[in-house]
Amino acid sequence: MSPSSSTRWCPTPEQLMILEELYRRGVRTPKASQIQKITAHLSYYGKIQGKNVFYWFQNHKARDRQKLRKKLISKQQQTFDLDHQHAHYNNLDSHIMSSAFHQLPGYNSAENNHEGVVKDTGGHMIDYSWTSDLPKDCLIRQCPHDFMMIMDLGPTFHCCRNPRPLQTLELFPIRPSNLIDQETTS
Amino acid sequence: MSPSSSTRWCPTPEQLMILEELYRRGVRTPKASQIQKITAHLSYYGKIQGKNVFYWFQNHKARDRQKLRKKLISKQQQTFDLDHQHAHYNNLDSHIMSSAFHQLPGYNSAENNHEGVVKDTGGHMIDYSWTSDLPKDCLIRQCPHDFMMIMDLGPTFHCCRNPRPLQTLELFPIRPSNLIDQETTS
DNA sequence: GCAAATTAATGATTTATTCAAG
DNA sequence: CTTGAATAAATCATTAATTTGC
Repeated sequence: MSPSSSTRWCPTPEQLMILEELYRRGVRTPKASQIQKITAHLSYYGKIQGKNVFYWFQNHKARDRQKLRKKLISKQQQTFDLDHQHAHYNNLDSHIMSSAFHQLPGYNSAENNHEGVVKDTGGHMIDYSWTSDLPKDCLIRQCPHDFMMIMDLGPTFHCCRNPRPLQTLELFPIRPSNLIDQETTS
Repeated sequence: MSPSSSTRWCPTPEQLMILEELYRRGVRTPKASQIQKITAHLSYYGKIQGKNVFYWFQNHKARDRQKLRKKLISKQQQTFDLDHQHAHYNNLDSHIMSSAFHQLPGYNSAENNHEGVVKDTGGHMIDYSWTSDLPKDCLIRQCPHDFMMIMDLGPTFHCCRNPRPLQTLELFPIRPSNLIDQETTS
């Protein structure tokens, strides 16, 4: 098969790390311009499209919320169990309740307040200065999909780690060595 | 205000009629290329963007289904009322139940089988020959948003009812000038 | 050890719900 | 009160982990 036969985007470790960092910093529903920037920068590490970034945040946000929901539920369940000595009902099968969980803690974690450079687990430096326009606490409703309208100048791809200077913001040279799997079960 | 200050698309009667006709003919979730065509053609009757078409079908489909749901419910309700003489509960306030209504009749109504030209209420003729590739009964999964990725060459507007020939396809040469951020409140 | 078979993660799409302009 | 627009939830589908039988 041709090398470009993969149907879905497969994020590189670097891309993933950056996305997660952004998320950690509070990015939840980036708007057009932000997605443009993010995409452009991530494209340095591999083939990527705007919609990938868009979907990633959608999914990550949703699944984070879902995780919190479950946690809450199982916590309630625990209490319930303690109260009633019912050891059943543990294996809750997701999407049980739908609303009433919208104001959960754990978002807008704008801790991690380094100045614009963050050290990853491997000790490498990443310039995040280009993320200056993070949503403060954006209550304003913002065009969501419109980025799709105006951007996506084709699958932005500059070949992973090629000598292109990437002058826009200079994301530093990451080494792929230490980038694997720093999220799970930490 | 500038003439282009209206925030949301206001479909002209002609546009609406065409959209409805398409819907009646079975178009439910047009894909990129279809939306391109539709938009191009509707732009003949007024300012319009691809996303407008996209949203219109989304909403129309959803609300049609909703209507059917209500109808069903009220029908059931009627039965219920007949059985129990409860005359309340009539003014169902939407979104009451969420699932279990997914296989309702009333879609894919490919009746209305005129040949390619339809007369509107005012007696005008509309050429629908360009809609040849309607989804037969498309079971194939089709990229939904990707149209956003590739199209929307700016608010397609050719001014209502101008002498432009409107030949069926040929989307004109894209100029990069159309790709610059024409969203924000200009 | 290693592939076929299962399962878990997660990218991508669709549907439902909500917001707000007119 | 209708409906365009936007967001969130649910669902589908493919890739990666993993288990399992040989």
